[in-house]
Amino acid sequence: MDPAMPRYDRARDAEGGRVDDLRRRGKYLIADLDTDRDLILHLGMTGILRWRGEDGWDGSDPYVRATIELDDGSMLDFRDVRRFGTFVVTPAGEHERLPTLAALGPEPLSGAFTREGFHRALSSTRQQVKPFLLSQRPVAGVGNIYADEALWRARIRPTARRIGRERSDRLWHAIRTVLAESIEREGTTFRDYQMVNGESGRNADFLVAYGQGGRPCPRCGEPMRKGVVGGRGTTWCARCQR
DNA sequence: AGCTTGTCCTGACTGC
DNA sequence: TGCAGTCAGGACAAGC
Repeated sequence: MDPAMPRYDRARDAEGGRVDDLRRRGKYLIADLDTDRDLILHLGMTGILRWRGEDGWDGSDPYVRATIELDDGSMLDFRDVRRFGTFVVTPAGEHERLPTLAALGPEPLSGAFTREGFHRALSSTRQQVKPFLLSQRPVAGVGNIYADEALWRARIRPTARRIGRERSDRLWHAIRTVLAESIEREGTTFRDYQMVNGESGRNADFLVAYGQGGRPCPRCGEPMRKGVVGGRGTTWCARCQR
């Protein structure tokens, strides 16, 4: 760790710890350390984990914020250009008490994400549907790209505040489809995202909403509209998303 | 209490 | 060509 980077200071508390178990919850990576601590990592927008393998990456890069040594002696670098990523270290087993993780919705591709529960969540707020999705409360892991894609697929306007059961079920299904397809294609590389081996995800070529402002809607031909919803760039079809 | 707006951060892009 | 200004957004803080 570079001590001159206060944003990542907490990672110091993980030094010397060995990873016993590693899992994912929403956009968070959670490692159980043998030093009776949990290490929670969020990649933020531009964060990636990059392995020093045989593909030319050697970790010499001004944006490497932390490095993890693996059992076989190889190195895993955390590269984060815009410093939106975060490290948090808690006592063992207490990561669930972090406010964000405690309020995190169910895993979208698990049985815990039900149509009923999702509809109940959507009915519990008068927020616009897109910012509500981005809050991670109704379901975990949906960011700006997949929110636009799922709302397009479900034919729901991002600014809608009241979602009936039929539309809620459509959105439930759209979220699962959009995420499953992107995972199948190993993620969306718009600019920064890379896998540990430096390769790009292949989902960007399949986006129909995010970043497609001005292009014809693949469903109805209307030019896709670009605007701001909840302070975030948003693209949708004003004709077939109601 | 619930919702909305502002902030962080830095490279890429736009326009003069 | 150079440079200022703007944009991108995940999560959280602050404000209404």
